[in-house]
Amino acid sequence: MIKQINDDFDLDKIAESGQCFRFERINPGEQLPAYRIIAGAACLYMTALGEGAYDLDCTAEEYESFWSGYFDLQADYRAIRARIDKAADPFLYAAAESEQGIRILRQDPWEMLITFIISQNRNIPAIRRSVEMLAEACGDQRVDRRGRSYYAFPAPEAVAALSQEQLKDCKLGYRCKYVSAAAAAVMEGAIDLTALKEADEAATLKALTAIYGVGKKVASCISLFGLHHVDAFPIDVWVKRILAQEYPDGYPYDRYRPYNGIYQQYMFAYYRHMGVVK
DNA sequence: AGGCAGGCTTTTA
DNA sequence: TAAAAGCCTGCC
Repeated sequence: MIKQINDDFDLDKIAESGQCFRFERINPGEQLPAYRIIAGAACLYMTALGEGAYDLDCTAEEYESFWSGYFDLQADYRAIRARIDKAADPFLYAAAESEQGIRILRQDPWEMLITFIISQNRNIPAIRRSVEMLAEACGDQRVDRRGRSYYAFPAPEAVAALSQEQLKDCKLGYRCKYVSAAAAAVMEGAIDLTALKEADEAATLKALTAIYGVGKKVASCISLFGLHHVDAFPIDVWVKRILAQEYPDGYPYDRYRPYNGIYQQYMFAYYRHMGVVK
């Protein structure tokens, strides 16, 4: 089906933003991007046709019930960018202009929990490999609309059932025990991720950091990317540099509520693209 | 209480 | 060899 998207939307920027790790560009080098996107148990081929038009190989029902929400298409990112005052905050303004097209996907909280535990102390290619290996190890094998097989992101029970040896084979290193503990916590009901969607940020971070292997940074990523708390503000090594170099007198969180997480994504991507040193 | 050093698997540049 | 969207433990 063909869909027209008139708000900010850039597949390449979303794929490289570091919030999703199962986007595969199937036409590298070409001007208009085409992607194979795996999310949860679903797989979508999405091709840019230009002028904001996209071809999605799903049914209208699948689009309405899942993909439209997944891409957060009911939100107005242009309006969110327009809140930035160029004179008051030239850095954030430049970042948002340059990185316009990023959106905060509505991904599954369980998938984000495991994915961001895996992400700690690793670069993006390594994260992608491990997520893929974990899906292969215990996710359901399926066939997409082009006849290619893929693996759904596994359920908590499937991950909890893996031995440390099997997790080690996914190259999870010292994170193996964290992944097991998180799967057990979800399976046993020690944590209710769905309920956290409605919780306030302090309670959310408290509940998430109670999971073995989840610190403040990973909890913030789960909150932002998995619970769609778009005010959550993950502080990693890059954001630390941004705050130190661009906002030595403090960052104006209050001014940017309730979208701090969206602005964080613009700044994060901008700094990475700038290749800032030190 | 809150801060800091050291260690941890593996990959990437 | 250092760094990578860090966290845990032990110590002060």
